[in-house]
Amino acid sequence: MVRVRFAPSPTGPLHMGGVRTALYNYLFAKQNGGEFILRIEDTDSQRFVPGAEKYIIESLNWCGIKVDEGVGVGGPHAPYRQSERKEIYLKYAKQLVDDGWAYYAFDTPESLNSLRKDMEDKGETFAYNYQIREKLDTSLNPSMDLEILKERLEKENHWVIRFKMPSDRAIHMKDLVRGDVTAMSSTLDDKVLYKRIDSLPTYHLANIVDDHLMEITHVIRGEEWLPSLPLHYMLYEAFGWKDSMPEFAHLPLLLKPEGNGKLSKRDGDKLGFPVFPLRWIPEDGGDGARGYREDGYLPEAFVNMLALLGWNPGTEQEIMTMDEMIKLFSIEKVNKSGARFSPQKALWFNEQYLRSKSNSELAILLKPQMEANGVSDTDERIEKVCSLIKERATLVCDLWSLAKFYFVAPEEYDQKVYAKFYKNENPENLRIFADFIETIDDFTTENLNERCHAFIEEKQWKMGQIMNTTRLSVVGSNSGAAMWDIAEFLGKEETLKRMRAIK
RNA sequence: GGCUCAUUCGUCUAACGGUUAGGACGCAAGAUUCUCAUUCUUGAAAUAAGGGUUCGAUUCCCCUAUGAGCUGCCA
Repeated sequence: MVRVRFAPSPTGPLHMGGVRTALYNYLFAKQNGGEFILRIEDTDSQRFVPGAEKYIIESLNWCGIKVDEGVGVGGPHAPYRQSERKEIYLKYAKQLVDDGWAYYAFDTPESLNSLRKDMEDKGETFAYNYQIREKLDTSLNPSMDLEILKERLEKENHWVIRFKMPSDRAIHMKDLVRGDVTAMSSTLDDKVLYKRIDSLPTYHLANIVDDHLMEITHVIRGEEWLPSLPLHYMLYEAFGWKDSMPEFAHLPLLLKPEGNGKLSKRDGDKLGFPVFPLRWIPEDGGDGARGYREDGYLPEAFVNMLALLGWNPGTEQEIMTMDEMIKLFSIEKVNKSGARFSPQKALWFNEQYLRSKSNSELAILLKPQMEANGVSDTDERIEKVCSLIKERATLVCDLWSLAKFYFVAPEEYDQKVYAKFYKNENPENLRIFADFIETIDDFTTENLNERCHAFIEEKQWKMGQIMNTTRLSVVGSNSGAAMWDIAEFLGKEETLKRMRAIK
């Protein structure tokens, strides 16, 4: 049974890179008939942000990523919040110490910082590793006898447990995306596994212990974790869990649309597009951020766009439903290099999905916007409008601005269009045209088209001139569906009223 | 700086070692049209550089360059 987990840290809203990681995990799990587990890694009490966990769950929900087991759902391995599992980890950390794979360290953050700075000033690189651990304030220091150690462990509250990284191992790893990767343990340092100060493990310990306990079979996560993989391999070995170790896949990063570096939470508002699935409103009143949902994106489009950033099915198909993606996904086809996110392409995806919606589906999206503007009409008429505007909309929120003139007469007229088409004879011609239209009783698109064409020809008017003038009077600008479709929808009375209202 | 990973049109990407290096977004031109769109047609646009291996390299190897990630008692 394939079991994957998405394990975000509740340090703020989940950004789109995180959503993509969750998506790939989900696609992989579902393709293999497996389970998708949501675990919250809240082992950093300093960076905890209230509301973030709720936001993560709501985001997954909006994207159509269903959690089989985990926070918010429960399951046989509960609890799924690491802060609620804190008792578990010390035992495992101590086991590592007993087996000689880890040791206690009493250095204060301040002393380490100054040590680090001293070495850097001398042009050397500081690494907490096999070369210095016995010289520092650790249980490995020859001057630390067992009695003192015991006493200090009891009395002091700032010690940590560090992993004793071997000095001379070649660690061979396998990554489903990258193939074989090798690292020398001598270049690695002794990571902190457990912190006495808040009785919490660090990511590395909690992650390995929980993945083991929760019987995770595949770890699919961002490339930023690749440098930690050797440590994780060593931890599995140290615990004696190598046989049941999960497979790993490290996903390429999402890069900024322009400039350097990975897409970060800060980029969005600066560059003019959202980086979050949902709008984020911090509970403590800090700065909020835009979201794709509120900006008018459909979740199917958002998810489809994200899926193709770093993966493709190997065919030319780009538009895919979640079910199709589940069928087509393969981790071997995930790309190795980072993908620049393109806001343009995101818009294109949304357009495609908007156009594939039926008129009644679009009406459901349009209605709340109409209500917010104090306008109502029958379902049939709203659907008719949707059929006329759907080819013109990119975002859900475009619907109202495109639909407005079908329900409300223009209050002002686009001055640029006015200037472009204005001729002295226009007011008079428009009046004559209106009078003619008044004589037409069969007010249908076809009939209007036929009769008016004939009339314009007879008058020897220029088609573009009179039609655009009419359009300006009825619509207020030079956009919208075919003129007679609009007239048919508005009806004779309203059409004439608008034609005669313009000055 | 050190370690690790990567590199095909501007961007996302396709191509058993043999293709006129394909598609999509965007861009440009044209067609259609009463406008704006849509749609359709066409076009410009790439294998980072240099060495190998090979009859033949985008594909395998080396090196250089460039980019990215990590280098916390963050995840």
